[in-house]
Amino acid sequence: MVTLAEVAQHAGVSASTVSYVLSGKRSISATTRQRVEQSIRELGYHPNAGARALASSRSNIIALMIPLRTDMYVPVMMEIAIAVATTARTHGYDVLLLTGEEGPDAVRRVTGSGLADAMILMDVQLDDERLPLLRGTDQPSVLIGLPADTTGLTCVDLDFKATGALCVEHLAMLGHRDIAVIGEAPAVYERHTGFAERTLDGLRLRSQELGMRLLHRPCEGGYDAMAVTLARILDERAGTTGFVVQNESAVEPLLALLRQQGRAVPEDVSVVGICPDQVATQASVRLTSVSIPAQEMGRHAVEQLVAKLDGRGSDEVLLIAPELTVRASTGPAPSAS
Amino acid sequence: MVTLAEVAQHAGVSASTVSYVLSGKRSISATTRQRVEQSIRELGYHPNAGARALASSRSNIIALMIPLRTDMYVPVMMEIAIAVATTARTHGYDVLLLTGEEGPDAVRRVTGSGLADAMILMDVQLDDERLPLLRGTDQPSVLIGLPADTTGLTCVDLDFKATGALCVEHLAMLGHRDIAVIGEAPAVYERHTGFAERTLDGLRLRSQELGMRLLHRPCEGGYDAMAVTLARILDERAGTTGFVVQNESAVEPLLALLRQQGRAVPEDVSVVGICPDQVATQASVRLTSVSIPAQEMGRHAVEQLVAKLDGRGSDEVLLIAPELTVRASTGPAPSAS
DNA sequence: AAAAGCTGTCGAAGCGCTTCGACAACCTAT
DNA sequence: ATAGGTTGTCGAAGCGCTTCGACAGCTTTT
Repeated sequence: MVTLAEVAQHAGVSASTVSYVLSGKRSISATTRQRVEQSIRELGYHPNAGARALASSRSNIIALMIPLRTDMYVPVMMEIAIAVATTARTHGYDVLLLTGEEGPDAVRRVTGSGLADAMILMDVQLDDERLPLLRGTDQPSVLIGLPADTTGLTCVDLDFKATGALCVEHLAMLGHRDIAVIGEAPAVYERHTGFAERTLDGLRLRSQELGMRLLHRPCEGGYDAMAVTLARILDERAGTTGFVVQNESAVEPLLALLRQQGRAVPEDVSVVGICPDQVATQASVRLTSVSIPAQEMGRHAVEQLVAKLDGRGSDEVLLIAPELTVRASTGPAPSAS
Repeated sequence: MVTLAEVAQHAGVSASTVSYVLSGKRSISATTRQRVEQSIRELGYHPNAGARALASSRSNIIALMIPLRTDMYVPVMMEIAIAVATTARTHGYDVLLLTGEEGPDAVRRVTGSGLADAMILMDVQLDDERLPLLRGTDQPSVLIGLPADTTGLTCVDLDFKATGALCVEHLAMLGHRDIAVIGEAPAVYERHTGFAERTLDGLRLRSQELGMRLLHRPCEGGYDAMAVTLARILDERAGTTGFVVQNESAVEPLLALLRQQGRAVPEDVSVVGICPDQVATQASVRLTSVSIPAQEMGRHAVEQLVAKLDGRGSDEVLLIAPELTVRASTGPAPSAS
């Protein structure tokens, strides 16, 4: 294994000079720099991460806590994780993958051991038990998702309340009056996941403002669960002509069931999705949808974190404005045509 | 920040004693141990990861390289990643998440810097450019997936050849003679991804042995692509009664299209999936399938790696035997009924 | 021409831990 | 009782790097 000292010797300079060439923290003459860089290349030198971390108290690692459960939005999680990893690399950081399994202990462990310089938390509950720890440490962190109380925290998320409102507005504009929301699995609401509740808030508020009738039903996803849910919705409100779906794995089943029942999309009923673009475009009817900007969220989270680590940046809540893309699944309400 | 020395002082012992209590590498009297553990708890001590790595040349980190692209099997990747992370934790390791982006350089970087003690590579190509590097280092590694030449490597994967054979056998047993395979996206075959080609080998070989006719068509997935692919298959072999699908995002479209064309599943045609159980059970027809044992693969990979790091373990190829679960999408061939 | 300021380099200290050899203190066998 | 083991603890060295202060050799200002 090649060390700093060996590079220094090879280049005929002191170890500290090599270090300064590497970090750029002091000016180095062009000739020396070149000689050192040459030696580094020739010897195939890689700085030792542990030694570096010890001496500088900086690990250059960002911890990413992803949810353990895979009951929702797996592709979105993955996309965020990948965006985090690649963005982090462009800033010279690596990413440590933590699962929610350890819970708050993981935060303690990582903070205490200096394993990571900062952390990103996904799948934040409205009243997340990890939050007090984050507030109590000076280690920078960013949440992807929004807890109930954001004081002293930095958060990045899609503006789900506006998303809900946007979906309602789109359907309202098309003349729909009776709307049903196919939500996430009941468990998601039970554990008070922010995005689900905020979406619902937005949906409810805006539909009330616009004088529409809204029915919300959680749904496990999958064909069978969707069949039950749909039957109950139509039983209760036969005149429902607009659907908002916030559950990837309910999209295709819903479309299939509607087709099967002879309800044409978008002629008889309109469907708006809240899902990644990939799901929307690969569905059997190209879905009008508000996309989940997974990449953007991951990228922003890292950039916020890097800014904090550099002493810039501050505690802010960044809500990404939703964008609704009209595709083939929404059209004028039958009564309005 | 609490250090080893502070704990030692608090407990009235030397630093090395505390270290030995922590590592268990030398015997310590019960009373001393208790005193030290008490101090550790009282002071809230966490060993510094960098210092530990430097002194012991062990980072207790396993690097996991996941593919950058998200054109296939995202949930499977995620499930593997989570299984790797949780299993690693039970053995005292953390997981560093690398994307394929950096390519071979990532291997060099991690190996050279001592950032990780070992690595797990996913999405291995038959002739992967990272393999020479792995062979040339003494850092343990495990591949999830199978390259063309496995000498000097440790691999874990589903036995996709047997999987292909198993699918064919199941359909053969039911009397099907004309089979079509809906494969992964063309790009997957073009970059010679092992599992896709091996599945195909298994399918071809066994169908030939059983005197069946096999048609293989790559498919991008999604409704539109599937529609085109299906039309071409039925055009070429109108008598096709059995389908094998190895593309998650083609499953539901295929079922929808068949239904639409008045072909009943499983009465007229049978469909076998090669996909995670979740996909199989959530489809509109509960799918007979060979499941992808994502968790098992991740777990095995870590356990192999830990064994190697402990000086046990060896270079082996572990092929997990496929298991076919019969559900509602396969039945006797029409002509055979 | 002396004082003051840059620039580029070096030496040394030290980050917090592991680990090796040393060695008291005690316990067995002869 | 003495040699030979054990057991439990300690001190010190050192892992490879960063960083601070020092300073030689210049250049600029007075």
